[in-house]
Amino acid sequence: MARVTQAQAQQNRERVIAEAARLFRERGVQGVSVTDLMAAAGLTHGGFYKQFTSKEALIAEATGRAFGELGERLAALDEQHSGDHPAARRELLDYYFSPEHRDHAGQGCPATALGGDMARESPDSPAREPYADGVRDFARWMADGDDEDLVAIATMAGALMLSRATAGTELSDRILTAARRSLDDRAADRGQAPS
Amino acid sequence: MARVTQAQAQQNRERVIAEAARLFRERGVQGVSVTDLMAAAGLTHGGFYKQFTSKEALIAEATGRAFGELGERLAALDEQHSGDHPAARRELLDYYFSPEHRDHAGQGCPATALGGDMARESPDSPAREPYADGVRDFARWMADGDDEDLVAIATMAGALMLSRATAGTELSDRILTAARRSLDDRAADRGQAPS
DNA sequence: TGTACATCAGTGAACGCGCGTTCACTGATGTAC
DNA sequence: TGTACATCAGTGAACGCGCGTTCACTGATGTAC
Repeated sequence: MARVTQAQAQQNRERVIAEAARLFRERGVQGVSVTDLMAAAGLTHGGFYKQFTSKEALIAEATGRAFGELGERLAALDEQHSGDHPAARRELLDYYFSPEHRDHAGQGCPATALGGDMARESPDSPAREPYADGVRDFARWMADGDDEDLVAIATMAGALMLSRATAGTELSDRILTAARRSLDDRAADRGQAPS
Repeated sequence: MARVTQAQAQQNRERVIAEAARLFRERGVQGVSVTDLMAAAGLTHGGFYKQFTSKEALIAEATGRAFGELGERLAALDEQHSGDHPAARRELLDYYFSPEHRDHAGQGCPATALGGDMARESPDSPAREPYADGVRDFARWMADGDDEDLVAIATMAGALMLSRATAGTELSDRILTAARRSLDDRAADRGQAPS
């Protein structure tokens, strides 16, 4: 159980990043220790600094990874709807405002799940760049790439955060349905048919 | 420097809660220690448990306090505009989407500043009730009391959170102005004149 | 292809530190007479 | 109003614990010949 192949080491590193991308969204960056992260990847904590220079550096990598997963998901939706972007967008919203999404932050939208943490990262934190890049890409996808729909992602992130913060109340569900209806209406106003 | 008057003790307690309401919004509940809180109120950490049963209990009190401050602010706006609620609402939005508000979470909207933390509080945390109550009241004020404007507070909270998380980029400012314009347009659609 | 040895990913103990909480103590306040 | 004493808010040292990070060590892997 000492040295492993380069390929295995690379796999281990990827697994740590993937677990971090999940756990940071689920419990917050302060809610997950280096020991937790390594254990989730099936390793012990001592080897962490052979792969990453610091926890902060991993936060940046995990942020990029989480937005990478989102990007793949969005691309897959476009493909499933063979280029009918409004339809892909509607399917995203079905998921976005679902209780399933609210209750599983670990696999969900990183803009929302990491937003509160990112707001408190130091101004020069290496995680800020992948976060801002991810938000820009997401806003562009919401507007079909020509423009950015910043209001849409603000409403989405806000509704999801508030519904998580009020989970267990009737209010939580009403926030999700109200936001969903609003985004449908906005789409209709722009001449796109809602679902 | 031992026993103080009952009035002084009550004042000290209030000061701890007020500092907690500020610091939790600014740095997050995990980013502020009991020692920090007591020091901010000019006390030493040992006396904390004479006033509060646990840090968790203080989180609940501070959450209630932060929303109480918001409620007073909203009432003051209505009064300043002598009952012209749309005008009061417009003035709130001027503040809400300002760089000033983005850069000073400690005095700002608790729904946004505490949202990420509240989403990760345990389901039976005593802070969840004052938080949900505060969100409901805020949504009602945004709709002039007859109804709840859940979409408005979702857009507001989401835009503020994203703009804080992307602070230092041009994107951060664009999120604020886009959200502001959107809420003006929605108000106009409802027959209220925007500023 | 086989041998000798340097490399280095991963282990587990240890580092200093700050956390939430407890506790013996202090001494002015509050109260009983 | 004055005296005697119990109360208890606040102090500061201490508790066990987990944090991020470091380090000596291991031994299979990778490489040079």
